[in-house]
Amino acid sequence: MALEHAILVSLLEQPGSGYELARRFERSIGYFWAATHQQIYRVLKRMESDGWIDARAVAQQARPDKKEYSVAAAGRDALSRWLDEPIEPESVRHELAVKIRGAAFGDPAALIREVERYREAHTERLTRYLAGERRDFPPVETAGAPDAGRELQHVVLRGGIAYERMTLAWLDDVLATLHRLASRA
Amino acid sequence: MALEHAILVSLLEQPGSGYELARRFERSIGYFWAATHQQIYRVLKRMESDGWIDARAVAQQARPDKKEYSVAAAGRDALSRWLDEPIEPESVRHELAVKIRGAAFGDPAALIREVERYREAHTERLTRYLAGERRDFPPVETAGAPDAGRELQHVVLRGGIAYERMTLAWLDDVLATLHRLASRA
DNA sequence: TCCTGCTATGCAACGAGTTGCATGGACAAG
DNA sequence: CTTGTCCATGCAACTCGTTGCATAGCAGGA
Repeated sequence: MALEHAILVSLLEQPGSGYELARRFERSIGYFWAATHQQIYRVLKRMESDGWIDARAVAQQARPDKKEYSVAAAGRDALSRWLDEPIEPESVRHELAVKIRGAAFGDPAALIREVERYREAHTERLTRYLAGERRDFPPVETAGAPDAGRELQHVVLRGGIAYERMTLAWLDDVLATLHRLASRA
Repeated sequence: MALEHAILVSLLEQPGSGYELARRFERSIGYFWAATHQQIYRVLKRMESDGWIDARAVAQQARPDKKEYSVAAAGRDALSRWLDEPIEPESVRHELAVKIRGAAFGDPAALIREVERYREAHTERLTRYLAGERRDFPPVETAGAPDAGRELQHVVLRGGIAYERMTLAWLDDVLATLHRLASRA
């Protein structure tokens, strides 16, 4: 239900085409709200016909034309209304936790390998986030006080970093537990 | 795609009816895999017709009959096969993060109130987790070494606790940032 | 006594998300 | 000169998840 609103935020931060939005969802926005290009194109179409956004055809050299979208007044209103709605608790969906509890009825050694792979993926993600932080949010002394939008982007990124660090620590706990159980058997 | 498998794990830990499963999903399992009773009943029906689970009618006094499900051999096989599949990265969906970035284009004061409400909900959840931990996982000295299934349940719960603690710390960061921006304006 | 809430199961309709496929030009590497 | 990757948009079919509603008996409190 919030994909529209995520798109509005992204377009307010910077107008762009469906394709560009899809790439942003792979990078920054997608870190906390995933979406494929299919979803994005479909929703953009609906948003345009609802008058939330305006499209503008942009010709380019050496690549296909694109439709650049920007937020219309009705879109800003819709976003404000949504921002005032209460936040409902996120519905979690953590496949690994299901698998861990399932390991009591399967092969724990196989799970250890999977958890290690998974851990590497999260290490990589943390590295990526930290690189993004260094790139986009330099220390105040060198860059001066950032504007509100950047501050908010930064605090969201800090959340991602905290999440990855917590996850890595937990995965170490999981691995230690699995090893303990394996050696006991 | 993993709801079936979450149900299999839960039924292996303890057979039960659709209704009972729905309540477990509100409590322990639901902490990392949410599901409503509608979903559960529908999937149970499919699983039964696929021969993954067996149903048994159970008459009760002073309440409606129920269908108690238990895992069949084919279900155990399906679970093993699924456990051996690689884990795909979770797709995140964090509404609050979208709203925080949206706050640059809306009313930050309203967001502060919302974040505070949200923070309380997480405090409550952490309290609930910790109470569950004290209840279900007493220290080894008093209870002796737990079996593998319980150890695995415990490490998953520790993950939930770590998640809530991390979230609370981050929400404090968010609130501090929002206050800083509000006082600056 | 009436109303609320719990146990227990389910249908129907809708909305959101996924997967597979299609098109087509530009450019770089082998 | 062919293969692969990037840009850019889109349809169709499908599965999954959500919301609203329905039934129905029993228990407990106002």
